[in-house]
Amino acid sequence: MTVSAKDAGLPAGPRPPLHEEVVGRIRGMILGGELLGGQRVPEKRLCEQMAISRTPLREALKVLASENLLVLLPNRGARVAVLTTGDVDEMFPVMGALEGLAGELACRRISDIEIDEVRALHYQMAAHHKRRDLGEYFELNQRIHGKIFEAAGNETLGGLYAVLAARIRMARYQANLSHQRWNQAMAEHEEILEALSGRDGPRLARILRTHLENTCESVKEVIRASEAGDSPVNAQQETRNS
Amino acid sequence: MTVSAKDAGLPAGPRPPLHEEVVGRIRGMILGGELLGGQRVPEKRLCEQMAISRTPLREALKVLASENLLVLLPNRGARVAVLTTGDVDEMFPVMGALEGLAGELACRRISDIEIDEVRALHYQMAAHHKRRDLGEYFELNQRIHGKIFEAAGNETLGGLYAVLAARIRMARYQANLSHQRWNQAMAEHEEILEALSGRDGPRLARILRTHLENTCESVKEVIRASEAGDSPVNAQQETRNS
DNA sequence: TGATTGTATTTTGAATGCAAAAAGTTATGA
DNA sequence: TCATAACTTTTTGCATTCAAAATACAATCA
Repeated sequence: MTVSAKDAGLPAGPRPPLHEEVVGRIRGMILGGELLGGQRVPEKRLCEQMAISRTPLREALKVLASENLLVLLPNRGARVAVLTTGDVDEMFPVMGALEGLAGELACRRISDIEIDEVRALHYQMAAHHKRRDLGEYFELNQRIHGKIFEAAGNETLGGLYAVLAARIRMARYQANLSHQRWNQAMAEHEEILEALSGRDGPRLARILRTHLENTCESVKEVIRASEAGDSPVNAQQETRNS
Repeated sequence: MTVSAKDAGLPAGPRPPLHEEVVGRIRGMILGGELLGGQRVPEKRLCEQMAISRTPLREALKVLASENLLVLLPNRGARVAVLTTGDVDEMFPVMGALEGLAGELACRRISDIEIDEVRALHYQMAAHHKRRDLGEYFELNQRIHGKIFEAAGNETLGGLYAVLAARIRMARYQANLSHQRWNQAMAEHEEILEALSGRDGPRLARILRTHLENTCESVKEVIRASEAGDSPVNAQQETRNS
């Protein structure tokens, strides 16, 4: 073997392309509410913030635009996409189809260990729900749905889901969940866990669909509020037209 | 009005970004069989071929990679993605879910005029089938499925479909359709038209699903053949590892 | 005052330049 | 002959540069 000793410790490998890391970071900023819907994304600022040149940044912007997280306006830069109720109306049936499929596939292939993992996440989530910790609740909620897709063992499906889920998550920062809806969602999750434990594919698909429809309504509610202008933190634009 | 006469004629508008055009062109080259699965895509050659610099080209490559049409290997360039039977096994259930949804939505919203358009395309396709013109048949086939998604009136759905359909279409150049399957597919299309004309959503969804399952099998057949090495035109790699 | 035109500044789109990594080639030695 | 090593060429990743477009600002005139 011709490898020298120094690179034996950490495989290190060829370090990942810069643009990929940038895609991840900006996506995180959008999903984390650091960049709000409608906001402009000036290249210069991000460049110095991340200490990189414009080339990899611009490559990242193109990718994020293809994921519909950004909108690129020719010669006038990028803006964080704004989610309308119309978008949500479109996205949820699609999510329903994807989740339904994921549920059925997952029930066929999930292992006992994986079910236990979901169960663990579920009870953690329930605990956060009880003490009204919305942030942690969301986090666990995402991870549970992610686990279901993981168990489905279909990367194509998982990839599409990830892109759609990211888009929907943008709505989170347009406003927050009502308490009533939150309780209902938690109850629905009880059923999700049951169906998964019993490996009842059709039932899981049905519940996921219902869960999603309800989520859809609540997200739209929230967007409608922010569109009406009575949003709390919401920037929603930065367009200085009037 | 302050506009001068010279730009009154053609709206012209701000010409679209270069990278977008490049994305379209390369995608066309892949879907058109000009670039085959596994082949390397050297930046330099494409640059001079399209008479552009590397910057917009590289932006385009990133986008195409996010669509899974290309695979980017750090420091060793881009390759056209290769479709395996495993990929197809993954993609078809997803397509099934998307087409099923599209069929149901389309049946709810399609206008009489649109049905007539589909019918027209259908009979054109049937004519090409009768005279065994596979290329034109494929073209029309795509347009019919595209019409159904268009009629569904859900851009999110349509976008995901377009990306998946493009990936699957790559298999076309790994080999061709068997005559038997071709006849069967045509018969299935008769049923598709019937269900759509009758606006029978559930039936359309069911037929689309069956149609797709059969297509899946035939595509896998074809890939298996090319993987076995007995493919006709197929390059499939250019990796010079023995 | 207010609208409009002309000018300076910023920001974007795309090309070029440069260093690092990979691939290819030749030379050397068992 | 084959394998390895040294060197050359090519290709890639990223920074920088330059031109065009858009924006911000100021001056002019009704």
